[in-house]
Amino acid sequence: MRADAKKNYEHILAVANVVVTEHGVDASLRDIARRAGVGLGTLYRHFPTREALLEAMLRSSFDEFTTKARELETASSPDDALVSWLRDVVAFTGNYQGVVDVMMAAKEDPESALHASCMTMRTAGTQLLARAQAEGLARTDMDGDDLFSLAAALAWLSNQPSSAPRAEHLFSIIASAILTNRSSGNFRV
Amino acid sequence: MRADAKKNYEHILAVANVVVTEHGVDASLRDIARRAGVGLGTLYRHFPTREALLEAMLRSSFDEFTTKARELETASSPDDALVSWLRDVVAFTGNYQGVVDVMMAAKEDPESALHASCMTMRTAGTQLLARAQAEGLARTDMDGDDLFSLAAALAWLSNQPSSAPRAEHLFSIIASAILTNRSSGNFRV
DNA sequence: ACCTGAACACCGTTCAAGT
DNA sequence: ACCTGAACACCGTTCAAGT
Repeated sequence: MRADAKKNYEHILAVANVVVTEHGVDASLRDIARRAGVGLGTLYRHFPTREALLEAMLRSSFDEFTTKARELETASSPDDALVSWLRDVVAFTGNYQGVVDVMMAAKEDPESALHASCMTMRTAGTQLLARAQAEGLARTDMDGDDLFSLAAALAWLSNQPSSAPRAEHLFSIIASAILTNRSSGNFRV
Repeated sequence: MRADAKKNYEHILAVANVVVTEHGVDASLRDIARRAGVGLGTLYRHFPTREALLEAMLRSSFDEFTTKARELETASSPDDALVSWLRDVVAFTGNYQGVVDVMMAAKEDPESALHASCMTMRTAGTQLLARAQAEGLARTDMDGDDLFSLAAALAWLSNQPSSAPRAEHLFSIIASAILTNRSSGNFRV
């Protein structure tokens, strides 16, 4: 990649992060190009679809969640590992308005630029869930896809102004449904 | 209302129902007017906002849910009443793509044409919840707003192609979190 | 009273023309 | 190789002009 192209690429990404954080996942691409001081065609050249842009924006964070899951697998008890990982994922995803809708769609669409990220997240979550299930700490009638769905629902809720204030509480309600060990009450980490 | 105006009003509503069912809540208003054979200004005259149109479309169904809740209060056990009402509400809302996002926003906005509908739904749900709580059948650390949020999350999930196939199961997971009586397992009605 | 559609300011997406 | 911006087909919303 030519030096000027690379500079454009990086700058678009930085601006996109700001604009998407402000206006959510449906932010105007024209606006992003404008604020990046770049032609609209340049944005499209580097990121042929909106999802390609989001993917470039979010990939590193998703990777961190994968390594975090591996760490938790040896550092924490199975139930704490699962719940604390879930809490972090939900909190992060809840930061970008509407990203969870895009992820849910991308999960079903192998052509989506975000599909791979969905799969790695699902894999990481599935492993934490399986470990908790093996020790009798999580209900066995759910799989990694169910976990993904519940996490997405919680992220969606924490995106809604009307439920955001109670997001913590709603999280603990759903966490209590996933975990088998009812005696520990709320699950704060 | 003049006879021709009333005819337009009804026809727009009927067409809107079809188009919104097809394309979801963000369907093109221009398209609705076009398919109704009516000028765009006429649609705006009868329904000044998109939410006014949705409200007119959905009001009667919401009213039915309110009377249904009252019936269940005497006809069923508190836990069955709560769960079966919830299931119906979730199933209905899940029929209109994106409507649950609009409802969540409308709940916080007293100016929204859908605000009153949200409130009546919340009231109906709150009463069923309170009755179950009073008999020790539902967890007491949640209120009507939490119930509304969980129902919305379930409707959102049943709207997503990736989770829709498991919607029933996800419903039963969350229902099990709301109910205290763990021994009854899945809650089919 | 009520209806119509042009007008305006925005989109996403593509692509010929430039360097 | 890469960048630009005009062009096209769509929106939502408003409002002067018609009946």
